[in-house]
Amino acid sequence: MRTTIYDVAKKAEVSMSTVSMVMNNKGSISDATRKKVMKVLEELQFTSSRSSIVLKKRSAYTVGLLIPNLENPLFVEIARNVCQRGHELGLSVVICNTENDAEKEVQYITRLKEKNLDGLILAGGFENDAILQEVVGEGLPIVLIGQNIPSLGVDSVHVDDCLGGYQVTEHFLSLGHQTIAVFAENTRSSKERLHGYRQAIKDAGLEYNESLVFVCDSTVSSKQLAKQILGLINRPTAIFACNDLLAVGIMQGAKERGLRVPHDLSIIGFDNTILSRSIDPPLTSVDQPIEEMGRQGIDLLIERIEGKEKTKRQVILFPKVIFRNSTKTHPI
Amino acid sequence: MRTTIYDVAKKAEVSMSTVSMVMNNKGSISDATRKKVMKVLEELQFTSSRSSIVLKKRSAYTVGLLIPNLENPLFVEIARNVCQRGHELGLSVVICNTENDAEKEVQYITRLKEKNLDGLILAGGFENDAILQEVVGEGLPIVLIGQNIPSLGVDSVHVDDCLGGYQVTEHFLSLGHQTIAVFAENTRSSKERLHGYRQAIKDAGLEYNESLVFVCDSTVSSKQLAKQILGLINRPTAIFACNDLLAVGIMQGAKERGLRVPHDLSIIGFDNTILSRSIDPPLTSVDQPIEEMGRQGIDLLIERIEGKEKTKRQVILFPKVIFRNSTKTHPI
DNA sequence: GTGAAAGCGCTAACAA
DNA sequence: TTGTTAGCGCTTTCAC
Repeated sequence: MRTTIYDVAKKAEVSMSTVSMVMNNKGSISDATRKKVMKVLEELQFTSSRSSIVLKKRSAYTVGLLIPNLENPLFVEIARNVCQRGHELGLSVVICNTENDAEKEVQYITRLKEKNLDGLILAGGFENDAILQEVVGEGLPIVLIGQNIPSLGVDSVHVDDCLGGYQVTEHFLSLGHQTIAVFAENTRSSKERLHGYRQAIKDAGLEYNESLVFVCDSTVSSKQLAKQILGLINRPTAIFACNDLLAVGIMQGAKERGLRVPHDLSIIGFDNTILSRSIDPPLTSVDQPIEEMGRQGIDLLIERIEGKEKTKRQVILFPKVIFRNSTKTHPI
Repeated sequence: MRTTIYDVAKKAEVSMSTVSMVMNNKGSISDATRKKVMKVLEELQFTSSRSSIVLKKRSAYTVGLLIPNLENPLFVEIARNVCQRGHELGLSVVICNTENDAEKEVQYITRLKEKNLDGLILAGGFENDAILQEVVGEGLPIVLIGQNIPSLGVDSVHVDDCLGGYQVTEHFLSLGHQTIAVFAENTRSSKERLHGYRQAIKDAGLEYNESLVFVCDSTVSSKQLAKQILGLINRPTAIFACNDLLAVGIMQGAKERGLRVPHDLSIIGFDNTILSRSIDPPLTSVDQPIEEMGRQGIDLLIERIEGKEKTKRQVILFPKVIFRNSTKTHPI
C-alpha cells in the first residue's frame, strides 16, 4: 500500500494538516515541528498522490499541447521547448499528436478535460474549429503557438508570417527571379506567408499570378507536384516552400527532373528546421524563434490560468531569413 | 461547478452506484434503467473525473514514455507509435524528454509515480541505472524499447543490433572496402552494433582495429570528427554510422573536406529515419521496424500491468538494410 | 436490480 | 501553533 500523508503524520506525531501545511509552506508552523515533519518526509521518501490533490483542488497543474504532426521537426521543436519551460515551472505538459484528425482532436480534448487540465496550447493547425469555440466558451485558457485565429479571441504567439513571406519573395526578386512559385499548405500560417508573397510581388510592380500557387500537404506530394510543374515549358525559376518539409520534397522532385539547386532552381523554405541544415545543398530558410515561442506560450498561458490577464494578447515575433546555398541569381 | 455522477443520478432518478455501473458495464442493470441513464449521460455530455477514479482505483491508465532526445527522429517516431497504440487502447501516454540528463530522469519518474502511473517504457539510453533498479524493485512494470539491459530483468523489444552491424559491415566488405571506420554513440545499442561490425571483420579474416572506432554524440561532433579523420593519410574509405544523425554529420564533414559521397567515401547509417531519405545522396541505412516496436512495447507492458505475465520476455526484430546511394565499390 | 454508505489521499476552514 | 473534520467525485461492497 502506498505511503500516505497519514503515515507521515503518525510517524512524526503530528496531525495530517500539519504535514500538509509543511509540504505546501502554508499556515504557521513552529520550527521544531517543521523540522520533525521534514525529517520523516525524507525518511519515508514521501511524495504525495497527485490525484487526491487534483480531486481536492480541481487543478492538475497540467496543460495539454496539441500538435498536428510530429513528422514535422518544427512541431517537435515546439514540443521540446514547451515541455522544457513547463517542467521548469512545475507544470506537466501532455503532448497530444492529433495527426490533423478532427476526431482525435476531440478525443484528446475530452480526455484532457477529464483530467482537470488547466489550459491548452495549440501549436499549428486545427481541424475542428467548433470544438475550440466550445472549449473557449467553457472558459478554459487557451494559447495559440505559431498561428493566430482572430475569431477565437485567445492569446497567441507567432512570427509575422506575412513579413516572412515578403522577405523571401523580396530576396528572390532581388536575385532577378520573375517566375516564383509558392508551395503552401492549407493552414492559416501558410496563407499569411502567401499573403506576404503576394504583397512583395505587387510592390515590385509585377502581376500576381495565382497559377503559380500550389497547395499540397507533405513531402511526398510536394515532390510529385514539383516534378510535374518543373517539366513545364515556362517553369518557375524559384520556389518558395511554406515549410522545410515541402522544400525537401521539391528538392527531390527537382533532382529527379535533372535540375540542380541552386544552379537551375532556387528554393527557400520556412521554419529553419534541422532539415534545412541536413539536406544538400543547405536550404535557405526562414527562422522562427521557437525557444522564445515555447517560453512565451507557456508564460502567457500561466498568466491566463492565474487569472491575471483578461485582455487578449498577441506576441508577434520577427522571422529571420537564414541564408544558405539554395538560391542563386537568375540568369537573365 | 463540474457535472458529477451525482448530478446524473439525480436527473435520471437513480442512485450514483447505478450510474457508475452503467458507465462501467458492471453489475446487472435492467434495460429500462440503463437506457434512462444513458440518455441523461448523453444529455449532460457527462465525462467522469479522472482523478477521482484514479484515487479510488489506484491506477491512472497512464504509462510514461522516457525518451532521451527528441532531436533524433528515431525517438520521435517511437513516441508517435507508442502514443498511437496507447490511444487505441485507451491508455494515456506521457512523453518525457529526459535529454540524457540523469537529474531529469529522476524528476520525471518521481512525478509519474505521484500520478499513479501503471507502467514505464524506456526508449533508448538511460543515464541513471540506479533509479531504474529501484523502480523495478518497487514492482512497477517496465518495458525497454530499442535496447536490452540484461541485468534489469525486464521485458524488451528491439532489433538485433548486432546483426544490423554485421550486415552493414558485410556489405562494405563485399564492395571491397578494407578500412571501415565506425562512429558510435556511448549507448548499449551502439555497442551491440559495433559488436556486429567486429564479428564481420573477423569473419572476413581481417584484423579488428580499435583505432577505427570513434565515439561521439551528436551531429556536430560527428562532423568535426569526420573532418578530422578524413584528413588522415590512411583515411577510411567507408564509415558505418551507428545512427542517421551521426551519418548526417559525417556527410557534412566529408563535404567540407571536398570528398564526394559515395564516390570518395561510402557511408551507411542506422535507423532509416526521415533524415536518410532527405539528405543528398540518399543514405543507405538499417531499418528498425518502429511501428512494430511501438505496438509490441505497449502490448508487452499491458500484459505485464494486468499481471498475466511473470517471466521476462524479449522480442527481437530483424533489422533490414535499405539500400540507397551512399555506398560504392572501393577502387582497388 | 438497485441504493446506502464507506473510503481512496489530500486540503482548508474552523476549533481549540 | 496545531488538530478536527468535512468534503473533492468516484467505485464498491453489502443490504435490501
